[in-house]
Amino acid sequence: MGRAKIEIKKIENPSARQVCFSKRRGGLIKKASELSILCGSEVGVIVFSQAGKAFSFGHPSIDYVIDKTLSGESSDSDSGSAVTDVASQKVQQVQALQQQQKQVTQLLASERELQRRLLSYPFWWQKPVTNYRPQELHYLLQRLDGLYEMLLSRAAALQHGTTVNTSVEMMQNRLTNTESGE
Amino acid sequence: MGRAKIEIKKIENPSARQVCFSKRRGGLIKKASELSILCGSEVGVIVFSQAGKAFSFGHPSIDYVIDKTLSGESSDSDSGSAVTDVASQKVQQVQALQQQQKQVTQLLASERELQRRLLSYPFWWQKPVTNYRPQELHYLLQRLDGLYEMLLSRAAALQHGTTVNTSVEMMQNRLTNTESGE
DNA sequence: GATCCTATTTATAATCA
DNA sequence: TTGATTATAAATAGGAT
Repeated sequence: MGRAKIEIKKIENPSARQVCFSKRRGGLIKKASELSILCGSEVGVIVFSQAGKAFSFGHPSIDYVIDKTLSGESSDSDSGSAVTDVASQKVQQVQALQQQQKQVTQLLASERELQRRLLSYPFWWQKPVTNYRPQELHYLLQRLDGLYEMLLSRAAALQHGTTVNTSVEMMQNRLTNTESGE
Repeated sequence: MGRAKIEIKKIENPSARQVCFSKRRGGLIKKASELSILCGSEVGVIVFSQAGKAFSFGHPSIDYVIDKTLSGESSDSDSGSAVTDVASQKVQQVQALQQQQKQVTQLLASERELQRRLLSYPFWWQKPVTNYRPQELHYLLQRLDGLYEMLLSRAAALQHGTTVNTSVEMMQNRLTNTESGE
């Protein structure tokens, strides 16, 4: 798309590379914006310059897109469903594991949200607590408490030997029995 | 860029919108890929279809870009450092909290990595465990075990009343004393 | 839903300001 | 460096499969 056709490979000349970066970054974000508007879809773009500066675009927001990605929506719930006999026996185990994953992921999302909130105030910790509105502090503390409560209950469940451990153990047994084959 | 010029506004016709989404999604990701190659820069793109399915591109990986974004590079480590007296007393507390945050965040990152790994095999859980190479299973199990061990020790530390709780309590006290303001 | 086909619109490489 | 200019390469709207 220029006077001359170019190969898609790293531009060696640093200054030419910088110019290209700047132009294409703008183009990429414009495209992302158009896609989100035309199709009403959720889109996130993040670009880091060589200097480490971040540029981003997000609809409805970059945070929203990141969180949704981390919560792992993906996988269509059906398609090649010709499950073998052995496989079907494993489904429940794995689903239990997936459930675990999801729970921990949610915990993480919660934590991340708090962290973001904290980071959104540069040097917030250098200010006396009294500078914050009580509601703001309440919010932060509640998030923190909730997080640790979740960690506690999660750990307690594990100590009492739940399906999690069972699943893991079963998989480990299976693994041992199969160890010999490649 | 087509037979006719179009306005950048939401496409009302659902099927036309779907077609546009599919085409532009591909274009956007191609552009992102080119940018990362041409300029050797770190780029991440995530798009959700209306059906909730996620499409992404990342260099060196989408996880890398997301993690880098969440770690929030920005803020220079010093600037307005005229800390008040009360504030300086709070610094240690808050720093302890930040440490906590960091630990939990690392835990999350670990979890996320495992989850991604699992999701990278479509319907992996529908296959008999024996279809996987022992090393692969070992890897997954180790990740899982590590995660829960971290959760356990974290919870144990909390139950024994550590600086975490202390910090929280101190902040809560401070909060109570300030409740009347604002 | 993806893919193939153009006619057009856009993005942008090279150049100059 | 940061912006225009402009000739060309690319992306893509509309339509058909």
